[in-house]
Amino acid sequence: MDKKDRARKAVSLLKEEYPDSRCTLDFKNPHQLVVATILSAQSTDERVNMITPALFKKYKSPRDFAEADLEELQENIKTAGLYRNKAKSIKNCMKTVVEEYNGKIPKTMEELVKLPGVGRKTANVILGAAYNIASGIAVDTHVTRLANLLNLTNRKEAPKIEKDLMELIPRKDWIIVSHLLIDHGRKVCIARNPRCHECVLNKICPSSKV
DNA sequence: CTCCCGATAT
DNA sequence: ATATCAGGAG
Repeated sequence: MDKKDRARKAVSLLKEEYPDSRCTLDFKNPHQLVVATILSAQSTDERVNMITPALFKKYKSPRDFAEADLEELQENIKTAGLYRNKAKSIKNCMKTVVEEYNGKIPKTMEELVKLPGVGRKTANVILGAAYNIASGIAVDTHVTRLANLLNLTNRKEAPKIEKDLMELIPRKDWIIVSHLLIDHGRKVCIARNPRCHECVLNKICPSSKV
């Protein structure tokens, strides 16, 4: 089985396993998703979702975040980790959104990655989850790990992995594939202890220990 | 490449 | 004790 067959088979099997796979960050509008996604760096969605209800009650608009007191914002997001960088990113990002985009989150990759604290991964999440636009594939730690284990790529750099996956997977699956790999990375193909015996991909995975 | 960083599971 | 968690900037 070549890489393209393996990639498409994996997507097919994971769709059966996780029929409701989707973004697990809680948000009600695009700017909330931007904030939640910035917060999710090197943290879990579960932890971010514990913070955001109070955060979004306190800061209701992009302007509220743009005008936030930095130290106060830091305290409000502390438990997500990397809190000084994230507070600065959120404030500067929303400042740019207010000043350059009239408070609306842009809908193109080119514009999104210019926002402070927003890289390709975050931009892909926003485009996919908020606007249903498949501009690329969101590559996070789980996607990096599983794509390598499945030998869909042999690169460690996120942009290279994204390019490799985009060549193997049809565009209609670009948004869902990240969610599928992340769900599977959390529940079965766990970083520290992969449960190959329980894995629906163990027949096609070159790294399977079964 | 390093740094940023608290919470959780092992 | 240590690895890991929907990364991005310098």
